[in-house]
Order: sequence, then structure tokens, then C-alpha cells
Amino acid sequence: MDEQTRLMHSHTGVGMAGHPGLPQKQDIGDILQQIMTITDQSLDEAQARKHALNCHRMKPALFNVLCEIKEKTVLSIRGAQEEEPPDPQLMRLDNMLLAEGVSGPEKGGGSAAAAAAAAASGGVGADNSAEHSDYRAKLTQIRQIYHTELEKYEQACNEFTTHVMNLLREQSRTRPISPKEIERMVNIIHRKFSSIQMQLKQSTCEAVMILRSRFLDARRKRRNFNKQATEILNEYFYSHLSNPYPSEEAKEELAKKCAITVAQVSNWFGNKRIRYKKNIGKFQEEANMYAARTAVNAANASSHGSQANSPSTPNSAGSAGSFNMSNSGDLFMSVQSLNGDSYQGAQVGANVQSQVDTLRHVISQTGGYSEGLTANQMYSPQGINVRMFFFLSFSPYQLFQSHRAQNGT
DNA sequence: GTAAATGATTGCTC
DNA sequence: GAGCAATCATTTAC
Repeated sequence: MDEQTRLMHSHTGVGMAGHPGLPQKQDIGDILQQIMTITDQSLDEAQARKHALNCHRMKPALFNVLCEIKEKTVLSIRGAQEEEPPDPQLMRLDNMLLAEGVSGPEKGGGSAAAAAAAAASGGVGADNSAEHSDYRAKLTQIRQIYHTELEKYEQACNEFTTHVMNLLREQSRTRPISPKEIERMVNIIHRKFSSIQMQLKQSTCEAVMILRSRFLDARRKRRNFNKQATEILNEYFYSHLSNPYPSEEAKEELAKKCAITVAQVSNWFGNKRIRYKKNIGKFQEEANMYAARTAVNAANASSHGSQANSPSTPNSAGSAGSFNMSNSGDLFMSVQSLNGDSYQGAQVGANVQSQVDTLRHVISQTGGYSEGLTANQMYSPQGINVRMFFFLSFSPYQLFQSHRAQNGT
């Protein structure tokens, strides 16, 4: 007699007294004992016993009863554990990774984050592009590692889930396992894996924060502006000495020209104003130098314009804050309003101021306003009026000619 | 190495 | 929020 026959016989041969076909307690005990010892047996032996149990005539009835009991238990368990709300910590991490350009679609996320970091620190200059690209490269590296690890976790999760599901399906033939229970098991597995993923996300966030803080620290290292930028700023400053407060548009224009940020332009003017005011004497030479330089530039421009018999019309298209004004001669100059001029207008302003400064002795002969034209009158409205008066009275060419006449050149 | 110059930051006022 | 004043931290010139 083979094992299966023996099993079948042992089960079918014993019936409950008075109830043929129903197993007695002893019988059930035997079955359970067989189930319990099934793992101690060899694979073939176990398979044979399993098969015998599956073929037992009582199996369907017993299985249904167990299914019913299990279903009630599962329902009560399921009822006890409601849908969990999303983990706020995980949401924070996800949001941060998205904002930093680590997760989500890559659309220059690195540079966007770098730009954001730069903006937070007061802006990025052109000479910082090396740092910028370094930041971007490192962020890309972090992003790659993150995605590789995430992929690995997801793959492992899927593999494990499939494996468990197969096991459960297999076991569902011998013990009652409902689809809902399988689903619950899958959820448990996913939760376990997502907690691992959270650790990965946390580590990634930390790495990004460290990178970012290093990037910002590096940016905090002061670097002097290049010579050209300083000259542009100084030119504007000294040509607007009466009111050295560039408008937002002017700041933007200056920032663009100097390849720095508007914030840096504001800083520069803040520093310059305070330092100039504190030590005017020290800056006098610088002021004269810029005034002379702009005067020469303006004169050159004017004389060229005069030779070509065409009026100097800088920015005649008219940017915000500047306007054209006809002069006593046939020359046209763009005059910046005192508070809200464009940079083009500022350059002309520089010409005017420098002409006034350089040709002080010319003016002193005609009206004796030289005292009123010193740089000391930085905040003097009277100073503004005097300058404006002289500016409106003389064309650059006329002023230059007077200057030449005075110097005998 | 040191002093001066300079860009950035901070706290305050208006 | 812009600007001032003081200060810090770094760069530059000597």
C-alpha cells in the first residue's frame, strides 16, 4: 500500500460514531499531527501527504469552514486598521527632492536649484559659473545615485512581492487565503520597502543640503569685481554725484553691464555712498579722474558728431526715464531724470557732470559757480540745479570748445 | 606680514 | 523695502 492510499484509508476508514463520514476528534488530531510533522518529512513524502490531504473527502467542507472563519477574522483586522494618512515626513522629503531637482523630471533641475541657491545667497555672477557647473555636476551625481538606488529598491520590492504572492497563491490551495489578505500582505511589504526608501530619501536630502551649504559658503567668499565692472559703476556714481541713487531700471542695466546681480549693484552703491561721504577728500582724485575721462569721451563723441554734421542722439529711441532735449545749438542730448534714469541716460549725465567739473575754470570766469560744483555737494538740491542750469546752457561741443580755448589747445 | 581696499552682512531707522 | 552705519571677512598692494 502506498503512502497516499494509506493516508486515504486512515482517514476514510474512521468515522464518527453514529455519523458515518464525519471525522472524530481522534481523526482530526491525526490530521493536524500529520500537518504539523509535514515539514520534518522529505520533499517527496511531504508532497505525497499534501496530495493525500488535498484529496481527502472532507477537505472541501473543512476548507470552506476555515475560509468563512478566516474571512471574518480578516475583515475584523481590516476594519481595525484604517487607511493610513500619508507620512508628513515622507511628503517633506519628496517635496524637497522635487524642489532640488533630484526627483521628478530632469529639466535642468541642477541649474535651477543652483540658481535658486544663488538667488538665496544674493545672486550669481558670470565669474562664478565654474562653481555653478561644479554644483550642477555634483547634484547630477546625487540624482543618478538616488535613481539607481531607488530602482534597485523598487526592483527588489517587486521581486519580493511577486515571490510572496506566488507563495500565498500556492498556499491558498491548502489553507484559506483570500485575495484581500494577499493584498494586505502586499501592502505590508510595500510599507516595509517604503520605509527603506525613506531612509534613502533622507540620506539624499542630507547630501543635497551639504552640497548646497558648501556651494553657498563658497559663494560667500568675497571676490572683487573686475576692473571693467568697477569702472562702469564708478562712472555712474561720479556722474550722478548729486543724486547717486540709481533707479531699479538703472540698477538692472548696470548689473547686466557689469555681469553682477542687482543686489550686488545695490551693495556697491550703498558702500560707495557711505565711504564717499565719510572721506570725500580721499575720493576727490577719483572723482576728478572719472569726470575728466567722461568729459573727454563726451567731447570726442561731440566733435565726431559735429564733423559728421549729425547731432549726438544717444538712446534716441528712449528708454524708460530718459528723454531728449533740444539744446541751444543743433546738438541733442539725452537728459536723465534725477531719479529714474536709464544707464544710457546716465552716461550722458556723466558727460555733463564731468564737463562741468573739468571746465570749472571756464564757468568760474562766466558766473563764479565753481564752489557750487564741488563734489562736496553730493546731497545738495542746489547743486543739482546749478549743474542742470549749466548743462542746459551749454552744449557739450560748446563746453569743449570753451575748454580748448581756455587751454589754448 | 600688514594695512588698505572692498564686497557682503547685519541691525536699525524711516 | 530701501538706505544707512557698523562690522566682518576676504583680497590686494606694498
